[in-house]
Amino acid sequence: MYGVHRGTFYGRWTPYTCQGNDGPTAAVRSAREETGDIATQIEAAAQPRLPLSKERILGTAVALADEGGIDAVSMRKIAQALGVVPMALYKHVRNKDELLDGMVDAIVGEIDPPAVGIDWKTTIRQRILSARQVLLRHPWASRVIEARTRARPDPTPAVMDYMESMVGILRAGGFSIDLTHHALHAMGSRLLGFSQELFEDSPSADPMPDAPPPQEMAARYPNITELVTAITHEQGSVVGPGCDDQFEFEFALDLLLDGLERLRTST
Amino acid sequence: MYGVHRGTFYGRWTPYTCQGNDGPTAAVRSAREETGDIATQIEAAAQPRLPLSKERILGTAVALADEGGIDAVSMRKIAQALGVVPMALYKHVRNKDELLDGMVDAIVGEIDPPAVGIDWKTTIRQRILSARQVLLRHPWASRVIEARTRARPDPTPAVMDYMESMVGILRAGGFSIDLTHHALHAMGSRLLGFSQELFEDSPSADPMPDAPPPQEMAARYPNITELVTAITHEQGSVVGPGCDDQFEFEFALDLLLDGLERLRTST
DNA sequence: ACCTGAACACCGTTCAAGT
DNA sequence: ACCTGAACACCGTTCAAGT
Repeated sequence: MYGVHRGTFYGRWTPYTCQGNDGPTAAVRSAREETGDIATQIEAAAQPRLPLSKERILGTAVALADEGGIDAVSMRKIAQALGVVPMALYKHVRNKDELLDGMVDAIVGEIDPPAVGIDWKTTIRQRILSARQVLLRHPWASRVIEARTRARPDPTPAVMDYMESMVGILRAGGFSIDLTHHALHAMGSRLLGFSQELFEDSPSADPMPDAPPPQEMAARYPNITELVTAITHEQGSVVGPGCDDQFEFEFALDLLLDGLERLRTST
Repeated sequence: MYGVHRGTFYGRWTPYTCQGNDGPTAAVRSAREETGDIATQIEAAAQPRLPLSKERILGTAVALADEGGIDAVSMRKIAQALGVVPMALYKHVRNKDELLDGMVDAIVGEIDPPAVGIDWKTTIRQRILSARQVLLRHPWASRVIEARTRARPDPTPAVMDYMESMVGILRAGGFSIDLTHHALHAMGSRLLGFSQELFEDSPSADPMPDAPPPQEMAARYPNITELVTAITHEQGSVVGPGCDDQFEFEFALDLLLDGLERLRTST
């Protein structure tokens, strides 16, 4: 089960994990201000009164990623934003992998705690949708989580807490151990609020200069063209917004939850 | 719908896409031999009789990724394996992004074509399981597909062919356009054979040196511990193989397919 | 006209020199 | 003992020099 049964899930426990669930952490908030504009950066460089800490480093890293994507996060750039020499970071973070781990944990810590006294399905549903909102605020995070997962099997501490809570909800809701196990696998990455779409739905500004003409597309891809045409017309505008991602996410989520509920009551 | 309704899906059409479905492509096979051992590499460097081509470059890149992961793929290393100066690659590939696109298309081209004359569910099921086998042979591919998806919305040509075929199967199976649309979203990345597991199940050789003692784990994560214990005992050995990934994948896939079948017949 | 070596602007991390 | 600048081994890509 997720590789945790071989003792490989004993993640290192680090203090920065214990953070509230009231939105962005203090470290992230202060770092946003720090990297918010160039004047502040220069000031920070001139007067590094605050002592460096793992929390400040992680906050700056998250802010950089939120603003410029994960490629904007490098040891050198974090150091620059903090007005510090790159090597200074290595006193608080072993290497870049540990930095990414810390960033993931800070994000996962933002997910709302589970509701209490409600049926399992509503509780799980709300929590997953909360996780989705958090990851929509930090679009880089799901890719970091996924890359980290492949590199090292032991989940980070905050992810462990999250999973523990999810398993508890299912067990309390009457799921057998086996069905709980299968349920976790079935929901997969949706547990953390992201479903990997094969194609991005973002509004691409560039209209694809070397695109084949529509007739050729319709001939080559008749079924896709039909689908695209129907959805475009349904929304009443040719350049309207794309799919309702929220609806599609909930559609798939409910398909799974309803199926699990059926299996739960059938045994 | 996957962003394709805004005309952004007119992927560039390149000749290397048109490949059979009989396993690894010729380019990949020959490149495997080329990079197979050092002697061959040196020989290739000494006698570059074969002219450089996009196919040879892609084949070498795929072989390098299969052997050493995606980090082993760099313009410089590909050139070295081909006995060529790095800049020579840029005559056949615009940049590294285009190279990755080509690698993805070569892999997707390996997926079995759909069976004919069978019900929609079996056909879709078989095809997705075939895609899964392909991606298990090339563990780097799903991550590249996902990263590419976020960077640019238009799918690569081979992916477009695959999607067109999938949509056709659903439509022929009696799905309405709307339900076809939702079905594609619901299956998400499973369509291409990978479900993003939150935790990797690979046998990690290192036993986590700084792991907390089991009692502490059991106290902190009682539900997870119960799950892990049950699954370990179920398999009868403490260090036995992990979860049955194939089973879990099919469990989730069937949950979705059964749910879709119910929706299909209910309208 | 073509090919390619050097160079540019990065990166994470090591290591020894300076305080 | 601590901090840090230079250096190392990479990377993708530009560009001008050489043929």
